[in-house]
Amino acid sequence: MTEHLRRNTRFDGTAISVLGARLHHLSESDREAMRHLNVVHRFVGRRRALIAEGEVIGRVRILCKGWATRSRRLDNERRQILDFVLPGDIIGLHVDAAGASICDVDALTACEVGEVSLDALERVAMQNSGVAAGLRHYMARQLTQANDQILRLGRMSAYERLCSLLLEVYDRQRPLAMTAGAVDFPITQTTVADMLGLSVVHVNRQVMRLRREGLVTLDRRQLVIHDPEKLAQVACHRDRGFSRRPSLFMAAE
Amino acid sequence: MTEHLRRNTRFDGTAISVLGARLHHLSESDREAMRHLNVVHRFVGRRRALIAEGEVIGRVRILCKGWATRSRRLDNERRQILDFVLPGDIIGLHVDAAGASICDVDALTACEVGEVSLDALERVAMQNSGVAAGLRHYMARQLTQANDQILRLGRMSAYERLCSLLLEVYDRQRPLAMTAGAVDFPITQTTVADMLGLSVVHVNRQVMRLRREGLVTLDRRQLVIHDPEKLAQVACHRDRGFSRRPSLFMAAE
DNA sequence: CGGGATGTTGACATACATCAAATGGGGTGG
DNA sequence: CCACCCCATTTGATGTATGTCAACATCCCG
Repeated sequence: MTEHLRRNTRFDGTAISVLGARLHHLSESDREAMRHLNVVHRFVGRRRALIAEGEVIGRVRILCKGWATRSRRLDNERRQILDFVLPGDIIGLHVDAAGASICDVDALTACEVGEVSLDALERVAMQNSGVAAGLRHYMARQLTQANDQILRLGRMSAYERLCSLLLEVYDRQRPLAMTAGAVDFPITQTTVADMLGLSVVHVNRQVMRLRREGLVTLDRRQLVIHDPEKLAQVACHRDRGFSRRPSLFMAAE
Repeated sequence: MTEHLRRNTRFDGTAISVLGARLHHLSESDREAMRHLNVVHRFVGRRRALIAEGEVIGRVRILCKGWATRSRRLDNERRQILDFVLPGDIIGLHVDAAGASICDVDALTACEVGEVSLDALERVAMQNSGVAAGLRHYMARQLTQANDQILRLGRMSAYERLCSLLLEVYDRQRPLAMTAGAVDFPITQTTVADMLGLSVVHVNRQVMRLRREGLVTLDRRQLVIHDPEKLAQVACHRDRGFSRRPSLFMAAE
């Protein structure tokens, strides 16, 4: 099941190594403990549901391959995508007090997920402080992403929202990106509309504008951002997580 | 459910008991362990900052008394309130990888907070599974609230947003509410506007409409919702967290 | 008792939604 | 390989929810 021979387990595609690549600061013993988790891999076709709202979640899923969306419906006409789920992300943490999922998770492309018992994962976290810290930071990052989305929807124009979203998709893939500049973008404009709380038609107009201005190249597969700085400026992204400022000047107190 | 909570130390006002009332399923030994935490209480006046964006957070604050907002600014003109912070909420969990706050937290009223070392809290959580579970559930609840906010901003009309927000404020206080129907509402319409991504003027129009329809009574101090069911229906709040459906029918699989 | 925040209302401006229709592309089946 | 169809993209014309500006009323708080 596990191939010990690979030194860098990052890209072997099993759920645990994909997740391990996402959680930072794991010690070797943390990783070792996680490798003992029992994982069931499963494949799900494009447009199929990974999790439906209300479903009780006993096992979390780690996305190994493909993209998914987390979304909620207001009624049959209106749905809102909460965020995109990329490889390494954990599916099934957004639950209510009873353990039922508060949102739908749907495969945007064909997906491979690894299922892990939530209890087992929590036990590993209790015994390995690095895993616990990793999961806490992961949750914090999810909260940050949700906040970014709130900012987009609450106070940005359509054009700014699009810039901000493209930048997020770009930045989330940078640590993994192989080909210079180009990142995956298996996303239809309808999907973007549901993400940004806009109509498809209006999304298209903003996409056209970005193209006319030569800032991006994108289709249903790939996204290239030609001028990330300009985009960040439009979207008021002061901090893009890579060129982090020292932040020591502003100490607490 | 609300009854047995009332028996313990919930209302003595110290940070730990206020927090303990918020975290569910704590055993007596969990509570005992938390009582050993070193807490420094502090008072902050209305409109003062509790935490500024970028500030490195070594000690989390537990809000004991008063209300606060978590917000982010796009520029000097535009700010977006992410959520309201009520007594029992933890301030300082929304941090980046470097431990710096990603948002401002400002006192909406005079506030009392209890400061606890983040490290110490994490140590207690590592040794008391109930505390760890409580904090995990707390984080999950924060994520749910963020998702509600995303839904409001992304796909609801101004009127629906207001109904949804009032209902959230109402529901978050129900477990504590003393006076029948009335809950605290120390919130100006300008604040509501910054929360809902609307202009003050437009918020006022929607408030006026709700009043005309006899659905609510509200001023800068109190909120009374006369017909919660109607409001929930308008805001498409299918699940308000109290009359939870069994949710066993929809098992995983 | 004043003065700066807050609330309220009307007139007008605009960003975005909606409707409609043409174009294009990628599977699928013949 | 073509024909077909469905889904996605693109563009224009028009409608509407919400923003902006302005004026006044009201409430706090010092």
